[in-house]
Amino acid sequence: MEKQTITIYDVAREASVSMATVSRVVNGNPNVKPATRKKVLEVIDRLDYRPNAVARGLASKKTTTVGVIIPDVTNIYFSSLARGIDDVATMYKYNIILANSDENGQKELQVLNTLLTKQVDGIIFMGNQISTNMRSEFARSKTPIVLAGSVDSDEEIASVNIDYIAAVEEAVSTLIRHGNKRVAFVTGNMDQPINGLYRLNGYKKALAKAGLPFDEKLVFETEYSYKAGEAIWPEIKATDATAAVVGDDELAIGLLNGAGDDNAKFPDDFEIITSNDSKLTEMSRPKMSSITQPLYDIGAVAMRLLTKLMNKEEIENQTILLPYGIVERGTTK
Amino acid sequence: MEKQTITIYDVAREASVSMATVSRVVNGNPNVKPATRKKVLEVIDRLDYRPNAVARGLASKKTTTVGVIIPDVTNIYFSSLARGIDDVATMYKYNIILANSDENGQKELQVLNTLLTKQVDGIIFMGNQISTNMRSEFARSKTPIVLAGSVDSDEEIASVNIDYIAAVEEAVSTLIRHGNKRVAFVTGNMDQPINGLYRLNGYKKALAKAGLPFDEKLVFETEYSYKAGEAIWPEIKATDATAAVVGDDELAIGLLNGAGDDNAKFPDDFEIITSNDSKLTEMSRPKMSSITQPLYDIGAVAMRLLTKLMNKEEIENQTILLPYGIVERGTTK
DNA sequence: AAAAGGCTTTAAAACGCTTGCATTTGTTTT
DNA sequence: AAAACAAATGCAAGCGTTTTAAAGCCTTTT
Repeated sequence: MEKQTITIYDVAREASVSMATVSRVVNGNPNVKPATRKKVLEVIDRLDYRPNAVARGLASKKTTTVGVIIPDVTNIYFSSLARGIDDVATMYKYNIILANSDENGQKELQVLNTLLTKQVDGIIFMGNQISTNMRSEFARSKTPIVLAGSVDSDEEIASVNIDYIAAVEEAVSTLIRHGNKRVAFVTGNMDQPINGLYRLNGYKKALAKAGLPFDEKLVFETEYSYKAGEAIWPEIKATDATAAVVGDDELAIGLLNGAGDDNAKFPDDFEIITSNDSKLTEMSRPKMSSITQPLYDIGAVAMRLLTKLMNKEEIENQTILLPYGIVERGTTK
Repeated sequence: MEKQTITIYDVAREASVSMATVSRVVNGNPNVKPATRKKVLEVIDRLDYRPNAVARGLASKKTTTVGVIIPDVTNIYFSSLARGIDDVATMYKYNIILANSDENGQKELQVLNTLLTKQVDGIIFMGNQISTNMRSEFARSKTPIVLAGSVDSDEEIASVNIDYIAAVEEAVSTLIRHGNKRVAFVTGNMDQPINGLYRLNGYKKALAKAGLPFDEKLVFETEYSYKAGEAIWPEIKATDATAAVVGDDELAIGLLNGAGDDNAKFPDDFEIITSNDSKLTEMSRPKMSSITQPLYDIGAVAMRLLTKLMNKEEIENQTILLPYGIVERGTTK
């Protein structure tokens, strides 16, 4: 009643060749006479042999699996990236170990360690706060890492993003051009560089360019969730803001619906531009105007970059910015 | 410039004990004198030793990773399950290899094979069409498998779901009770047992119970997507249906918005009950009435069940049905 | 104080594969 | 036909752990 697994040794015996030869044909090594290859292949087929990837990993020191640290799969922004990652991973014969971190430094560290323990060949990290702990772990391990849709303000780590500063600046400028003098900026944790540094800078730049004053009171920091969006509407309403740029789509829909349920009319009473152009933006009524970004591609390109890193290829530029845009739909005039 | 990894052997040498002893302390084996344990632990800490999970896997024939086959992470229904899966996997010290299949039999088979090759300890499968190929692979491999939110009409494979028949029956009955004589049934691929068998049966049962005739024309088969929902509204409108039960939330929102954009008023002109109660249902306006099901828990319970299977524990009932309900929100009277 | 046991600890054999090097076989040259 | 060289194949040493059987080391017993 044992596992009774078929090993490379069995194949070798049945085909009367050495393990090395079997290994070669399995790995597509060209140094095998066609006839032998055929013979071996037949035995493999007959015995239904499946190479053991674990043993392979131990011998070759390559696991062909990469770790993916994601804040929450349930968030459409991240899952869109994840899809891109998985697709190109598959394309390059890698598998993905997916681990949710909730952007919790503790969990991130924990997860990173077990990933390293599992000898992943590379890591894709999503999450906008890179603690010094993480940073030093990254540095210590020789495992290649790339950030996807996540910013490293030091630009030490390879990453793929859009130009958040420019994108937000353009979004805010659009709103200002529409006649809004008071534009709210609502996003997540401002301790995260993507918010407190990049997006906020874009916001300020647009204001400055239009000669408008920066007002602390128009900056709203909350969490990326639908509920948070609904909850923050009253606060925004209490100001004289007539428009908002929002850092997350779920948050934006929450805000939109919160306002709508409060009888605000879009885009006449209020305008919104959200940030991620996930499929949610087309599901709301009115549909949401948004900064567009190629979510799937960000994941895909990140993974592609990682393959190069794992392959020790020379990289020209490891801080990649993909193109963004602005689509105006129902929440802007 | 080499990898310069620290192995169990280094630790053993430094602590002047054997590898076996180090292995024991690492694995929490109680047969180690406290003094030795302490000594070893100190060395481990000093050398910053990290056990190599691959070598461990080879020696122990356990990888502490499970494979998760998912149609598409980007679909909120499945990602909700995935989150539940990952959380309890983590709880039990397992990692997840996540692979998208697009419910494509070819890819599923392919993925299943690489998962098996990687020696996963178990598999969670999401997908509603279990081809005979898959079924035989499942049977052949000794690797435990459980279906999450996916039905096996033969009940051969362990699974966790809700009672789709009863749920749909209740949903349709609710609509009938509201005065609808003509209720449309719109869902995905009818070749999938969950649709063509379970849900359809529930639909028919409700009709029969109310003495209403079953009309082929009120059954709409399409795909699970927002676009498909928008696209199918005209067809539904062309019938005399005044309500619909929909098999997927994205599809339902598409339908809702398609109808809304066509000036249909909910719930007066038309009623909808959707099936998954994902967070999308609260994002639409009006909010969608829905069958409720504990998505996260389905994943969580499936993973828990899998741990038992992997642990060779005796299972009382391997076809688990979790409770469902009906919430009436804005799309029903 | 020798015999019995119970803990600890060690030695070494797996685990299933890759890979550098040696060897054999086959093909050209001369 | 021998010498050279190239192509195929085989050998065997790892890869870093776990694990079983055996050996040591202490206490207890008697």
